[in-house]
Amino acid sequence: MKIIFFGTGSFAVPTLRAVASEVVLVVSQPDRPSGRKMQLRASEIKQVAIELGLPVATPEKARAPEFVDTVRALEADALLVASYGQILSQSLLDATRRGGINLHGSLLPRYRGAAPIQRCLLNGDHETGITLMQMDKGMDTGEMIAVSRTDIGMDETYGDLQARLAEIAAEMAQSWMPRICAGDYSANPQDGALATMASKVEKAEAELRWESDAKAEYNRFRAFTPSPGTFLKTNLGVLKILKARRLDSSGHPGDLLECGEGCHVAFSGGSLDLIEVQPENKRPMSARDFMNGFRLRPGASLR
RNA sequence: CGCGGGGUGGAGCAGUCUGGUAGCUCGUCGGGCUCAUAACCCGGAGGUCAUAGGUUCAAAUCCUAUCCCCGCAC
Repeated sequence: MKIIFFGTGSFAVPTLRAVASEVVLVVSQPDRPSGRKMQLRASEIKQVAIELGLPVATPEKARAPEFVDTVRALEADALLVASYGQILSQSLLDATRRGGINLHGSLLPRYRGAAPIQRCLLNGDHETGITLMQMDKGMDTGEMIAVSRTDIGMDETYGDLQARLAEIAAEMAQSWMPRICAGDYSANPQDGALATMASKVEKAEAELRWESDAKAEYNRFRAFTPSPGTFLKTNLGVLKILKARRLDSSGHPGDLLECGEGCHVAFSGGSLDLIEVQPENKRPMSARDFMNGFRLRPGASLR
């Protein structure tokens, strides 16, 4: 079995580790400047590939003819793709015996696109899963080979859920890739009428709003934690919310209801108990430290 | 050289502009009150004010350099 692995984000890491012994080349996004000093940084997958001693390619455009030739020359059985970040051209998909196999973080045809896990949390879904599919030239429109479902916990965040789905994806890859490479599998077309799109996340969407319903804002918190990280605009500056839970008290939106272990603040319909926060320019801290430092007392308004 | 904030008892902060006895909210320890408590009252311990130089009678505070942490943007 010869697999060419395409991946970039942490979602793909467990899968890469699971099939590493069959991987002849790891393809990832080029190093990009990022972080405070805009220094070049290798993708998580590239780092893991190096750790595992696997050859790595980071083409600027994977669909470039020269790169397609490189792939074809490897005479691999299949491309295994997870969280790669580039559209693969039909010519690239055709460059291996079984084409491109994708692990997608949703129950297709729902949540096609870039951010399926965040979108389903944002919508307050109770179930999701991984779909193993045969790629075609569309955006997550290929025929489905296998689906693995899982319930979403009430308090599960994007970080939690993604880690769990990543493990499920790894198990699916491990059990299905031998069959796929051998041609021993079937695929069923998606029902396009049921398709929805999960567009990528904008930073602005991660802002929690006082005037909104606490339940919806809690879903927002779960969907964008830990990345890109939810925040609240307060009269003390921008406050990142690292850990929170939902409560049902009511009050004037923005008012501090209670100073317990958490910083219990009112939203429009309900309330949230902020447990761990990070004020602007500060390091992460417990709500208790936050309230001590800013001398906050019940009745104060953060708005 | 992308923009910016910060390093003060164990924690989070004030004090720095306008040099002159180390402050606040907590935690911790001891004692008290209470049927009881994360509540309340009293008392104590704990800080070379990031580091190194400089100015000054005197530096947390002013000047210079270095190290470390963080927010935004990407």
